[in-house]
Amino acid sequence: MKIKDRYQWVLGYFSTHFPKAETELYYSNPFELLVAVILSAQCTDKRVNLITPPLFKAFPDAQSMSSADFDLLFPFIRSISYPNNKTKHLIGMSQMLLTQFGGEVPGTLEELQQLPGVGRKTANVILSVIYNQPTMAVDTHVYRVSRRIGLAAAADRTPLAVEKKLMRYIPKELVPLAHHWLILHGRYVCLARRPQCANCGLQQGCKFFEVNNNSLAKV
DNA sequence: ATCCCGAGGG
DNA sequence: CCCTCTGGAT
Repeated sequence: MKIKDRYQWVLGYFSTHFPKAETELYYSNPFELLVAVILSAQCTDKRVNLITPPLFKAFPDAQSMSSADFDLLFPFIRSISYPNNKTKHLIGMSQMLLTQFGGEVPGTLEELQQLPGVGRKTANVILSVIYNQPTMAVDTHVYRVSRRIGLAAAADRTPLAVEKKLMRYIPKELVPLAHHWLILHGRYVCLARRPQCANCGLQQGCKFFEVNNNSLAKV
């Protein structure tokens, strides 16, 4: 199957399996989403959603979070991965929002990546969800799933390489949906350790299924 | 033992 | 390129 046809087939499959594709992170404004995405590094959305409601109640905006004492903010972050780094990043990020960006979440990749704790992936999520731009944030799910089902090649060894490949072949208007489709498929079907191939309609041409056909067919 | 919507530093 | 940060679920 040609690469273009493969994309069309996969996107068509996703569109019928994930009708409502949106972020599962809890947030109610751009600042809260930025905080939530920073916290989501190497951590499940479900556990981020456990700590953000009390966090947002105690520190509702950049103003209050920028002046937060580390030891006062840390307990809210403590139960997820990298609490020290993330506490530091949230305070520094809030301070830079006030000093550099007028207290608003900026809307370009370059500006967002200047913020402490914000890399390319987090910046792309903000651009997509808040600013409605067709960006593809490549997280662990997008990276793994794209390579397994042949949207990216084995030679695409970095998240950036996968991002470029996806952006080349996915129609602009479908990019935001495709982003969430890949995440949902990775989270609930194409799991890293124990992919649910029996419940997947994308076995044909899947590199992972090809290699692990025997052991996984019985699951 | 491995993974989770990674980022920063060397 | 590498390494470190780091808690909870599976």
